[in-house]
Amino acid sequence: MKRLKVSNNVIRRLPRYLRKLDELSENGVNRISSFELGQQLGLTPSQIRQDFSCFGEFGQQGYGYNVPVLRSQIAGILGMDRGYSAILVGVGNIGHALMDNFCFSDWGFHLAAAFDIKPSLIGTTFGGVPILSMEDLVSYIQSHPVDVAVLTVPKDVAVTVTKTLTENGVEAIWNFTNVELTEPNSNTPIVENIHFSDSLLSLSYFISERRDENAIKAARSEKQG
Amino acid sequence: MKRLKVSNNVIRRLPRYLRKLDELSENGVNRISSFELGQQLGLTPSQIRQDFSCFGEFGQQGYGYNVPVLRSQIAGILGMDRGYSAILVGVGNIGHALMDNFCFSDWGFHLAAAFDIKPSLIGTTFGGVPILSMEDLVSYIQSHPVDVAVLTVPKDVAVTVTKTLTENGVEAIWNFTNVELTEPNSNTPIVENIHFSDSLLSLSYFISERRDENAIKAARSEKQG
DNA sequence: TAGATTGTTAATCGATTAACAATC
DNA sequence: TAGATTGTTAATCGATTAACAATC
Repeated sequence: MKRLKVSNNVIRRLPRYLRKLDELSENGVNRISSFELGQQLGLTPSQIRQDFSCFGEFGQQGYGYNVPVLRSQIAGILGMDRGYSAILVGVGNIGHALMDNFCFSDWGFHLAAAFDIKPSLIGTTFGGVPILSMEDLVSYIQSHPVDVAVLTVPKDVAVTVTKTLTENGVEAIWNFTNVELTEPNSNTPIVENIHFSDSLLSLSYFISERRDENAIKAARSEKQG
Repeated sequence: MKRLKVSNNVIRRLPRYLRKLDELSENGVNRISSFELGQQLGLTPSQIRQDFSCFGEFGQQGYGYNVPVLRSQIAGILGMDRGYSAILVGVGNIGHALMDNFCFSDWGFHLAAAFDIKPSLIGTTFGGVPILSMEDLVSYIQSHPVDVAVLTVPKDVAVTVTKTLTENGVEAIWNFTNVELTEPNSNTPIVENIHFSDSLLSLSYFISERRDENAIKAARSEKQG
């Protein structure tokens, strides 16, 4: 598989392709052209073919793409078949919701354990995942393979916990705290953020933009009428 | 305020600026240059000045930017002072977590009510927000101002519920379901997605990329040594 | 005043789109 | 075979960066 500086934009589109291909599979669609795929995703056929060409040749002239084949290729590119294992740190509301509801295995991950300080949680199990004491975090990491830590701790301990994780060899962090973790320090982990507030504020912007546009239009037509 | 086709990239950076400015304020920093801000955010000073210039002139030559002033300008651009009201539909794990934990008012929103079908939930309150029956959803929307619906329902009803919301005048949807809602239909609402799986898969990609690079390096140095 | 830093115009870089030969 | 559609090269478009006059 080629791996030559693929742009962030391309990478962010890959999960969307995967999702669409799964949907097509469910609907019994076995074959699709870049044109049709573009229609359904709001992208140009050119862009889709360019995106795929970063990684190889998955189609066939005159035919298009075989849906299951393309799906499995993209899954492979995303690393879904690598069996990464994860731990979750901080079993608050969001942590709990993820443990109960989010199907890590659907995306190739194994959520092996969770950690919290609350005594009443320690020793219990959510969604089949055991909750251990934060005191055992370091020893756990050192004795088990941990590729990703899901960070769902309170804001004020986010940086400290990240430091502990990183220093003990955790390479990647899925960050649900509203804290910017990627300070350009020494051995920076890979950080992927879920910033709820950033998302909501973008939405707020788009609503405001649309309202302002409408207000302008209304004012204009009032003048005319 | 200017509003001339601001690119998506710029809009997505605004919440980050806001977050950083809040942090600076907390640390008692009252003044900052685009150079210093760039350092702290990993952006070029040029880009920061370009971004701001989409909306007006917020700085002062030879001085830089006044932190509280810039903060309030960006808050205004994002629409944080517009008092948008929201409802939440689907009080499952994620819905519950948002109601309990996510401070809507911090971002200028008012979460007024939540809706679910589960009888044991109806009539109760989470985080001060009353839970009403789904049967009352339409009448509620028609008799109250609802700018945004937070969509935290199960996957299979996401499209139906969205249709109901849109048809009754809800303009914007904050979508937590793993479903692509923006089909190029008629009166499309504004949709902002939180796709957990997309995010995790991107992370998966980045880990895989790094591992592959390291493997290549290792193989290379083995050959040499 | 001199130094600093803005806002903005111009230059560069990268990403998207268009075009087309290759080929199933 | 003829039609369809790929993978890829070239053209276009947009976003980022650099440069600099304006000015606090």
